[in-house]
Amino acid sequence: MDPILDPLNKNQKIAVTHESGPLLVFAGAGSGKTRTITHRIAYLIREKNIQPYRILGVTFTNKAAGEMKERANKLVGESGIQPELRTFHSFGVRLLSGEIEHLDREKNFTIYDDIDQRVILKETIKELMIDPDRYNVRTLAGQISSAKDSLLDATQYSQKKSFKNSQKDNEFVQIYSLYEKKLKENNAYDFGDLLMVPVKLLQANQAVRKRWQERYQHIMVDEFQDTNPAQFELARLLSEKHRNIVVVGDDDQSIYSWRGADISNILNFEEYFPEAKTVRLEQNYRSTQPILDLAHKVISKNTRRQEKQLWTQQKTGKQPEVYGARNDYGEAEFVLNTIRLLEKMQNISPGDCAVFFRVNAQSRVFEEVFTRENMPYVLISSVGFYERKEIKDLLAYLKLLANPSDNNALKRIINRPTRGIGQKTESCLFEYAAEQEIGGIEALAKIVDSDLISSRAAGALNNFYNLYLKLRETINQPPVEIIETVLQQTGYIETIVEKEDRYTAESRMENIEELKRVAADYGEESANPNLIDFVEEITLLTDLDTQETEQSAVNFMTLHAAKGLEFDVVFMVGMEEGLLPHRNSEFDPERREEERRLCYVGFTRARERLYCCWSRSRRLYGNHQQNLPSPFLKEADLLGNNKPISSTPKREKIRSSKKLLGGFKRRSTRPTKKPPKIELNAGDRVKHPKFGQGTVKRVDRQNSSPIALIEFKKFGEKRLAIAYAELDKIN
DNA sequence: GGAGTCTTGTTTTTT
DNA sequence: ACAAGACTCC
Repeated sequence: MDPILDPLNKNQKIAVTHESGPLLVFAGAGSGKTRTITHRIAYLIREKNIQPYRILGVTFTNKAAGEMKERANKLVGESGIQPELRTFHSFGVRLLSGEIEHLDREKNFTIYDDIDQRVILKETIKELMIDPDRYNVRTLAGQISSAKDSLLDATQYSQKKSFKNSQKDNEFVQIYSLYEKKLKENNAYDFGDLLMVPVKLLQANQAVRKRWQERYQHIMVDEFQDTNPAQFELARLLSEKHRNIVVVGDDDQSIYSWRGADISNILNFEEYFPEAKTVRLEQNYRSTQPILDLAHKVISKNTRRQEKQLWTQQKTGKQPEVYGARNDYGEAEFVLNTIRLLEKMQNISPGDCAVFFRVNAQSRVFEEVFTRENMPYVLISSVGFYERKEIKDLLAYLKLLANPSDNNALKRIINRPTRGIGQKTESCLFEYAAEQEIGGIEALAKIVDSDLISSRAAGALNNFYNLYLKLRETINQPPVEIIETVLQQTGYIETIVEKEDRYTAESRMENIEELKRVAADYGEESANPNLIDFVEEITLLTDLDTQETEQSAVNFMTLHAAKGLEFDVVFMVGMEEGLLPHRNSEFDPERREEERRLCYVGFTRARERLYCCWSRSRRLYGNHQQNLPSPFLKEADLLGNNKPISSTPKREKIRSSKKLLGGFKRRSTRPTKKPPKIELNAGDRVKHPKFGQGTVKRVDRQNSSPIALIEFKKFGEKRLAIAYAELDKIN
């Protein structure tokens, strides 16, 4: 019995044992893609005696990289040296720090995320005295990222895009180059740089190129259909010497073109690697045949694809169903009722069910309905944790400690929590730094002794400088402890409690706890825990990497977030013309095909049951819309000719269930402002965050939102809306 | 520095 | 509809 080869089917085996040269693996949904990659790694190490560190596997997410590591380890056994399994970006970081001597950065460079990028761009525009109204910072940031993803410099990019008027072209080049200069001054790279700079370096420097090309005898790229030009070029350059590159992907699941991914990379792979062999993995181990058939009906309408057809041994199964709802609430209620029914009749747990949206905004109604009906759910979302204010603040402290040149971090926290360093003082400091051509921290040390600022400002700055020095002393401690010290020394928590309302404060504190937990985990897992690595790791981490689906809660997510996951029961909701396919793809056939792929990704997540829902009317972004069913439903033969639109199960009146399934959890929340309702009556004693203790004199319920007249000990009588005031009952 | 008001932009967001 | 940011005023 061979644990590496025996569990594989014929084509998987071909891919795993492929000797040398480029190989393109078309791995359909659920065809055992990860298994193939990990078994190949194990095969190379065990059978071909390849040194693990000479194998490079690149993925897109930390989650995927982690999963591969784990599964490969199981097969090979945890020997000391591991194969290199990384995300593209973390590989980029590794290469950059290894070759830092060839670059104009210090080894402890900071990585700027999208938000940092926007902050820098705002500054840039201001400095160039360009009217900010002429640019949307988001768009601009997107353009710069997209230029970097395509390995184009400012001029090339603006020519290609042809902004039509040369003034804008000029300005764009100006903005771009000042932005680049600022990154350098801050000793920082942005996400785009993590791919582009390694490519440029490999192209320009023969010795470096040789070193890295020599190193990797075998390279594997996961989700190849989503590579952008920079990623493609990086993979190509690295594999140039040994030419052992195996790319695995599925053109039908290419859904990130708007992020620069180029489906041609996989479709035209043989053009770039003429000697490439191709293998197709078409046996599916996930879904039933009816689901696969449905998915195929839809995806086969695409023109830009490689024909392949998934099949499974699971020939029988439930037919997918459609439900046309009257409105968005009806849609959510249908989903909820169906889940209840499945739970009761089929013993299916809500945790095995998932609801997929096209846009995040769709989740709202579902959250409302599920909360009201006590059905537990988790919103799996990718925006959140690392973008939250308190997390960004704490990270800024860490970034500054790791890289004192990071003025961006310094600006963020210099007066947070507030410590009397106002705008005036701040700009004074940074103007001085610019004049002297020194970093912000250095300027800080010097300006206190100059006569450029008032004594009060100098005092405040001096205090901050001392704080900084004190924190500096901790930089060799484990990151958790650094965070702890930062919290203590800055009084961060106290400020939150004092300044924010109770619910926001609570949520912020939970987030801080979560960050500490991440730091503690890092401390335990890393061989050599240190601040710089921790900051790097955490900037490259996203919510999607850490969030887990939940046992007893229905999973809500966008179709993009669903890629790579699978569920027993899938609800595709909002299957309407204009939503899926999204209206922005209306006149663009290529984008329309991507919408179809998105639909395909959704369908193929389902193991056993698939429900497609649409709604004749819905409210989105504040206006009512009337909708037609998605053309994809027609393509799937799910719309009968003139049959009534609704199908089983019948819509039933929602009964409030007594059973509380462990309460509902909403994990990916921003701090919520809405307090839970409390009941107040005359005579109750209450506490208010600002006004302190008081007694309720009377309650006026004539309004839609009841008003309480409260006599506060220190502030006298106040009329407060119960629903909005942060009131706590006390005894 | 904070509170209140106005403006803007809402597809998806692997890093 | 609704939230985040910018802007304004004390």
